[in-house]
Amino acid sequence: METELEINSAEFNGPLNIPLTIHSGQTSQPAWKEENSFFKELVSIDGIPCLIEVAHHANTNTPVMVKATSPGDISIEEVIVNVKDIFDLNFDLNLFYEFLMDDPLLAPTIDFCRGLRLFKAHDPFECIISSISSANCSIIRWTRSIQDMKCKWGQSYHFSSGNFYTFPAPEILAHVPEHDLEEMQRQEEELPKDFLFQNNLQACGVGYRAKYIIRTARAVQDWLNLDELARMRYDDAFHTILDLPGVGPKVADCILLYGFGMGEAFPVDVWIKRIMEHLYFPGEELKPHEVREFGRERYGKYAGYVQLYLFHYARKSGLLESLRPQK
DNA sequence: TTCCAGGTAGTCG
DNA sequence: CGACTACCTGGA
Repeated sequence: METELEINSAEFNGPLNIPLTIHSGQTSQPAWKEENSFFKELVSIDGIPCLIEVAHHANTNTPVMVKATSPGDISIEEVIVNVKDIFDLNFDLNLFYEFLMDDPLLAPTIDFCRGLRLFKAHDPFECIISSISSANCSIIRWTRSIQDMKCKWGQSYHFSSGNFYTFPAPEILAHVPEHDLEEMQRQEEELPKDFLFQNNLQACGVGYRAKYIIRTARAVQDWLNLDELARMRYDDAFHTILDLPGVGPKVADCILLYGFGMGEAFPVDVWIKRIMEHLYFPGEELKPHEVREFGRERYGKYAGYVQLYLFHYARKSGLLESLRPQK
């Protein structure tokens, strides 16, 4: 199956900036591969692999161009539903901007972020592992780790624009060696002294998070049903996934926001904490959980989008740099 | 070369 | 509960 289609701008509400969305560092997944103005990724639709390619002129009324290629049969409607979901096209950005305009502290974010949307996970399990890998870690580092896991243990599919990999299923990651030593101990025969062990999680650069990733994969096999999680109320879902190793409040909110589209989530990292203190509590210091409660109370169902907009605004406006503690 | 960023888990009060 | 620190790795 190979098809090309368009999503007309009348079919989604408000502006759209796909490159900005893809490169904004959301922990749903690494940035998609970019090649002659198309962004490409292999997604699974009803279990069938499908290469999706999208292109769009930012914040114009031109349609989103979509190409889909699959060894199986996938309907145009299914492709459209998936693209709309991943780029959150059903979310009414104009309405959100009206909300931002009502708060003088938030209104300035609009000009820096026009068309920025949630970049939602096409694979919720990948989002869980991405979010765990992102804790205490730079964007470059965790995205590289996720790519490594896909190359080592994902299923490979060849397309004219290259090889693409699925993210490995929980059953696979649950049984991967944690580090060099464990990989070595599993070897049957003698190996040369200079043999490089690379088929283990720590070789992906995840450091001490390797054991969290393996134990989380086992939890998803054993007791955490992701379909049930998706149907839970936000608060129940939050407390449920706090039981996953490597998942604290910040990572839990990233998972629920980017992986499951729960807009009430308000992930508080050190930067959002500094930004919120600067804007709403100048001269004061708050606990991270106080910032989270304040954000959820004040922004409600828009909390996740506000977090996204505040962070990007602060980065682009130079506010972030000015909030960096100097020694 | 050392130093440091950055959330969570674990420990101690 | 709150406060404090170790944890890996890559980049400055």
